[in-house]
Amino acid sequence: MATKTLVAASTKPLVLSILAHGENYGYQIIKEVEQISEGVLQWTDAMLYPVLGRMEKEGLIRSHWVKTEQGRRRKYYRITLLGEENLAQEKQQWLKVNYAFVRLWGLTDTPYSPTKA
Amino acid sequence: MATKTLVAASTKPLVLSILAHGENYGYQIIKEVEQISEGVLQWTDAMLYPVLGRMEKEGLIRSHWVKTEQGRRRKYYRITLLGEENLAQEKQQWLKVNYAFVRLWGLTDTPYSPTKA
DNA sequence: ATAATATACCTAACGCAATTAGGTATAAAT
DNA sequence: ATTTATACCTAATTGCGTTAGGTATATTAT
Repeated sequence: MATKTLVAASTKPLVLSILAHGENYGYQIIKEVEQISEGVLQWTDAMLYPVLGRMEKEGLIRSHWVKTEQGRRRKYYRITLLGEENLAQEKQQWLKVNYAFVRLWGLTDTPYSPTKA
Repeated sequence: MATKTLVAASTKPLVLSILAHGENYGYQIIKEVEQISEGVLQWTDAMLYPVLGRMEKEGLIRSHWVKTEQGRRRKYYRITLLGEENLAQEKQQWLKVNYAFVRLWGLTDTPYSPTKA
């Protein structure tokens, strides 16, 4: 299981990234995330639904209700233009922070060495 | 500038990673982070000092005061064995979440495609 | 000389978001 | 007939960054 803060940092960009591949609904998004993270991220619905609500309020995603043939109701979300812009920004930030770690962990050809005082 | 949540997620592992390269003190750690993140992460001292205090309380780092020749006092921190273990865990988690993004963003040879309902 | 900036540490109140712990409702499986 | 899976929602608690202060010394600029 990932730390609380890592969960918090990855939630929004993960949702946006998944919805960038096509519309989807909350319950399914949770499963996609568990699968794609290989079990590291196990979201609860109580965590995700408020997130989706906030993101819709921010205009990053839009929702519409769908009634399936089995009689279930699903709230499908799709990414908006604003959401795509937001994703691009979050992606850049993540990659830069990741690059910092990569250098700190010696996984690059330009590794980190402490500044001399 | 990075988002609040991304800052929160990266703070502890960054501190541990830097101290894994040798002991250091708060004010300098802030500068190391700014440099290594290429300006993306601009920590404030009011953010870092409580973090260092908590991490020491958790036993991840140890501190000792040093008086420099210039007459300044510095609180140097070094990583503990527990801190090294913690870093190894955080590192694994980060890499797994990062790999999820890498796949979602198509930066791999085993990319993500949504589950068919 | 004096003012401003850099160094170096600390604390307190506020806001935001995950966690925990509930709840409702229907369909499928045991 | 009961349990599990599907599918959504809300409220109280907790943790942590942010904002806004504070103290003290050394260096640089005016």
